[in-house]
Amino acid sequence: MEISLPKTSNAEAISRPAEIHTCAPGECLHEAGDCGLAWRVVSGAIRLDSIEDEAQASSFAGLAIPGDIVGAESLLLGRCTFRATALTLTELAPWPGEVQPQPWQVLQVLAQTEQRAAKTIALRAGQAVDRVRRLVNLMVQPGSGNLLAVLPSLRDMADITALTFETVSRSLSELQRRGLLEPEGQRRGRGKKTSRCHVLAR
Amino acid sequence: MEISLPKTSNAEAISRPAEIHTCAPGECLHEAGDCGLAWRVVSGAIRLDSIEDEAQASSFAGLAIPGDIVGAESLLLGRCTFRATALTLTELAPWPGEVQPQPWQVLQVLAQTEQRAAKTIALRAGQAVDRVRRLVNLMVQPGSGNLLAVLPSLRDMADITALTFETVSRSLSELQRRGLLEPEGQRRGRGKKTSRCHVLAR
DNA sequence: CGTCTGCTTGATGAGGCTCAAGATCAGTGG
DNA sequence: CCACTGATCTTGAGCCTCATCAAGCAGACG
Repeated sequence: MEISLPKTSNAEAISRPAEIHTCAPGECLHEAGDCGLAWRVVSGAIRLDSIEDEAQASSFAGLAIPGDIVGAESLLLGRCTFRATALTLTELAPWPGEVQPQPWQVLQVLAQTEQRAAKTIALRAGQAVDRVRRLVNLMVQPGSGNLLAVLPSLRDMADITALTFETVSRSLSELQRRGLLEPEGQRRGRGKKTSRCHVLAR
Repeated sequence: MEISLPKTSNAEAISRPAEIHTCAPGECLHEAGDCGLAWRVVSGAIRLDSIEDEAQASSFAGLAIPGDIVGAESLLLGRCTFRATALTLTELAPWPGEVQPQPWQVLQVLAQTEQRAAKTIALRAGQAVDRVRRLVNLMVQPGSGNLLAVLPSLRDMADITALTFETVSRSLSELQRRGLLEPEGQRRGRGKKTSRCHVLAR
């Protein structure tokens, strides 16, 4: 049971391009503890990390894809709980439009957040190939009729699925071998990279 | 950074014992799709499951421990998204006290939910013994000075940690062998069981 | 060009899954 | 009162998936 955002929200944000914030892959939207703002993911994907130890050790804490809200807790606490990093090229719109969100709006975000958390938890169970497949399906661009998925780096996918990046690489090759995935373009090279692929079967 | 609930909330609920609802281990608070209410966990623990397929296949979707809210989405959607089942003997108080929750209250629940989701996600990474140890630490009764933990059944712990119940059993034995855990009472027998153990070192 | 970063692939071993047998305890019915 | 059933937990043996270590490749950048 997916939560459908009111149809005005996306269109409204897109009609105010000046307020759209863009994050490149690997770019940090805000650190944990920052006095940040809340954003709605318009396109792309964001990973959240919690800083546990004093030794700056961080661990994957959550995923945000189009429609999700990032940093809503800063409206209450004044600071962000997690570090937010862009997994792919990501567009963000400020949230909420008004100064104070309405209760039903926050409830909606809460419902969506629980749904996303459930999916994220599910990404860490089962065989490696299945986990990667489910993650790739999550990364499919909404509205792309031909099911184009923009994939994060192997390390990010490994953190999300609780696998190693070698296993993720092998899983992607396996999916390709099975004819479920068709890569588009290259992924190698220096700097934070994302790759694209066509999902041939969900 | 833990979210501390306002100190009135717990005391308020406990001072209205007539409204406290109790769930035995294994008991279902509400099914997915039910027209349920929202509850705050006072003591014990709740597991959430999402029903994915039409074949009634369900998968672990989340955890709620004292202080967390279960079923808040029903205030918006009218029905519950997940099935909620008690892992141990659980006390629940209706939420919110008033008819309509205030925005800051929902934001607080949202922040707490994100925190819990991050912890739950972390329970599915790392070596088996560490996962089980972290789960046991989560199950420690708040306020119990001697760190008494009430553990769910092996199957529930296996679902939560994405291990098998055999591996969970072996991990608990290993923790006991290392002197980190001291069991209290028996766990075998018919029906839904919970066991108690003393956590000797966090 | 060298370096750096990220991706691919191989070899090897260990950790956890699977299957299996037995133990323990609570109900149930005779 | 006791055998039986049903449910959970424990432990063992063997195998398989995946982590680990390693080497090499491809592209970006100075």
